[in-house]
Amino acid sequence: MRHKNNEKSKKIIAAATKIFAKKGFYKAKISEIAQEAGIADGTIYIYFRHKDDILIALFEEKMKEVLDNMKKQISLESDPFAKIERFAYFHLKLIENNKDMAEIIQVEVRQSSKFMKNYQNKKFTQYLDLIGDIIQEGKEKGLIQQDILPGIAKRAFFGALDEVSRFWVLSKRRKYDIETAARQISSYFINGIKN
Amino acid sequence: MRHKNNEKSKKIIAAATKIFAKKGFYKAKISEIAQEAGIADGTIYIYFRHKDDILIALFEEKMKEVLDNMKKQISLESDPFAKIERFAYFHLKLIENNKDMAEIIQVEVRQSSKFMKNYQNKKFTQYLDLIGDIIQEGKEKGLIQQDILPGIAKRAFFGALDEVSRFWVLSKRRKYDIETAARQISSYFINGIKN
DNA sequence: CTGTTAAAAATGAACAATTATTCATAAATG
DNA sequence: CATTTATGAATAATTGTTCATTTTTAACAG
Repeated sequence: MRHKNNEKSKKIIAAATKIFAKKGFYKAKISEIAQEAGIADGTIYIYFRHKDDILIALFEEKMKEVLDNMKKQISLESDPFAKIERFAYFHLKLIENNKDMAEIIQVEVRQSSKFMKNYQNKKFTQYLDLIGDIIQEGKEKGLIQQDILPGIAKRAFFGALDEVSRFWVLSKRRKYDIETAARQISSYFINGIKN
Repeated sequence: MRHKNNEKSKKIIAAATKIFAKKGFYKAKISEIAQEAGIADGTIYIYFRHKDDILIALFEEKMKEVLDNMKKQISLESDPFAKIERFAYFHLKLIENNKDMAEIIQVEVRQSSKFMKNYQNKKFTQYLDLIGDIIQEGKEKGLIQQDILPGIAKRAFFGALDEVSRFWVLSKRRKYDIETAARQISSYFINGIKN
C-alpha cells in the first residue's frame, strides 16, 4: 500500500519531468503527464492535490538527490580549492546527465515565487550554502582573502556555473567539454579570491 | 492615421511590464493589462496580435535600451579591465533601477524557448558579446591569459552578475550595496583571468 | 467658425476553446 | 466481501480573442 503509492508517485514525477521540460509547466497538460505515465488523468489526483504540487514534489525530490550527491563529493576533498573544483565539475556533470531536471530547475522553478507564494525553496539555499561554507573555511585557513564576502561569492560562483550550463541545456549542444568548462570557471574563481 | 500609435503601444508595454513582473506571464490577464493601461481589452488587439507579442515587444524595447546604454558606458573606458568593472557596476545599477524589467528578463524570458519557438533572442546574444569582445581585446593586448575561452568567460561573468542581482530582485532587499557587489565580482573575475 | 463626413480608433459584451479537477462507477486487492 | 485504488467522461471555470457598434479624429466646404 504505502510502498505501492510511492512507486506510482515516482512514476508520475518521472513523467512530469519529461513533459515539463519539453513544454514548460503551464503548457504541460495533466492528460499528457497521465498518458506518459500510462495511467488515467484522475489517478494523478489520488497522489497529488494540484498540478502545482507535482512541480514542488518533483523539485524537492531532485534537489534532495543533487544535494546529497554534492555533499558526498565535497567531503572527498579536504582542501577548499579542491572542493571548489570538484563542485564545479560535478555540478556540470549533473546537469549533463539530467537535462530534463536541469531545465526544470533552471527555467520553471525560477517562476516559483509566482505560483508558489509560500514555497521557500530551502533546498536551493542549502545548495548555495555548500559553496558559502567552503569559502568560509578557506578564509579561516587563511587561503582566501579576508574581505571576500561569502554571500556574494557563493552566488557569483554558482551563477557562473549556472549560466554556462543553461546555455548547454537550452542549445542542446556543447561547445566545450565539461572538464574544460569546470576547470576554467573554477580557475577564474579560485585565482580571483585566493590570498 | 497612417502609422500605428506609438504612444499607446508604449503605454500597453508599460502596463504589461508591471503586470508580468507581479504575476508572471501566464497568470497575467489581458484584462488586467488593459485596466492598468486605462484602455479596453479589445484595444490591445489593435496594437498586438497575441499576448505573446506583448512580451516579445517588451523584451525588444527594454533590451535595446539596456544594450545602447551599456555600449555607451563601455566606450568611456579604454582599458579592458576598467571596461569589465564598469560593465559590472552599470549592469547592477540597471537592475536596481528597473526591477520590473529585470524580473521579466530574468524570469519570464528564460521560458522564451517554450512559447516563442522562433524567437532567437539576438539582443541578449549581443549583450553577452559585449563581454566577449572585451575579453578578446584583453587577450590581444596581452593583458589576459591566452588560454581563456571568451565563450565560457563571458557567460561565467554574466552569470555571476545575474545570479547576484536575481537574488536582489526576488528578495526585494539588498544585503550589500551595488558598489561593493560590482567591485567584488569584477575583482574575482579580473584577478582570475589576468596575465 | 460651424457643420459634414469618412476613416481610424476604441469599446466591451459575447464567443470559443482549453483544461484542471471531480466523482460516480469499475477494477483490483488481500 | 470490504476496502483501496483506478478510471475517464462530465463539469466548471477561466480567459484569449473577435467583432458589431460607438466614439473620436481630422480634413474640408460653406
